Amino acid sequence: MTVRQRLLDAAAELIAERGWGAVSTRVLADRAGVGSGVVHYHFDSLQAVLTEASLGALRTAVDELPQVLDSVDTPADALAALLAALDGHGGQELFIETFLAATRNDELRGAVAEILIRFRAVLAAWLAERDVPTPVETAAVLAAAVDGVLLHRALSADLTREVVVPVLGRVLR
Amino acid sequence: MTVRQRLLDAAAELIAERGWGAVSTRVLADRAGVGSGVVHYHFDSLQAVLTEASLGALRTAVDELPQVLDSVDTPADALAALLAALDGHGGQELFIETFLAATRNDELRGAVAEILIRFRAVLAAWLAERDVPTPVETAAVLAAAVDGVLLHRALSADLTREVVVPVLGRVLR
DNA sequence: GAATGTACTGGACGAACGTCCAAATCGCCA
DNA sequence: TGGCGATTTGGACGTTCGTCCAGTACATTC
Repeated sequence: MTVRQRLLDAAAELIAERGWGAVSTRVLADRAGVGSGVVHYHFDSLQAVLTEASLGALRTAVDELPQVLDSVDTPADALAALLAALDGHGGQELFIETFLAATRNDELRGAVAEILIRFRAVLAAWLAERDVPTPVETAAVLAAAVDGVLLHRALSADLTREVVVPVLGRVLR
Repeated sequence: MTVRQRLLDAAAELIAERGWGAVSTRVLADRAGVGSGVVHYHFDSLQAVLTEASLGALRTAVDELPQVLDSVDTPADALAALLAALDGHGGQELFIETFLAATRNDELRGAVAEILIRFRAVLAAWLAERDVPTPVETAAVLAAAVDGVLLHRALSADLTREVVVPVLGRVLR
């Protein structure tokens, strides 16, 4: 793996671990196993690394969404698969941190909003095929609800799949 | 208002505006209109200000929840009131930032978890009175979903009450 | 083997950070 | 008025920050 990619992977890890505002050039270089100067050799700024890393993780997650959804049939299984898929990507904190950072950076906001639109579109198409009412609106709310569940789950371990799926499943009828 | 309270108010504002990790002693003192040294006269550390400010905002929101819920009758109105109430408290970003900070600080995590339990309990009691099935689980998921909606709404203005309430309302039947 | 260009190192730079503290200021009681 | 404790100030401290850059290492080309 190239040094550039190692930096991006390390950035995604550190955003989730420490928060967007607490990732520094030196810990980033350390985690990637390179000298501290290499960050500004491959990227214009620290913010550029964080932005590219977080957007890459989001895009990967959305790109994998169709095959995740198509591997299940029932809405309940889809919900469970959705939660598991987003949970797996280096911790839910990365997505939440990126959303929050996007509210404070116009360039990032536009990119995240675009990815979110694609996420909703894929989800809405799957819902429409299964005759869920108002698939577009349902997809938008469901995407938000799943993010909220991931956030709360970080603090409250009892928000398990067994609790979430039956309740959120009512949205899909 | 005391200087101490002005510092707490300024801290809540700045956490929402800049993020937990980007609030410094100097901008905090500036926003409160005091000298930079006064922060460590009233508080042990910068983290102590942020912690007390964010927990105070959370507790206030939960304390106001019963009267918010009791002022409406239908589940749809309750959802709308819930969204509006949490939205009003100096921006939804404060709550999300606090949740994320709590995942990285054990003392904060315990306090936030306790407040979340109270929030769920109040909501569950209201749901039980209206014969919503599995009120405890529904309250837990609904609290998470509302937080997620607030987060997504910051990036996507089309997640209006008119879209959210009908979809999330299906959870309450 | 010399030259060239890419990739990387480690340290320098000024700025901003959290924390602390001596001095200045305030309100209040003797 | 004088004195005292509580409050506030602005700056000092050592550290860490983002960024930059002279120098090194290495592969590739003549």
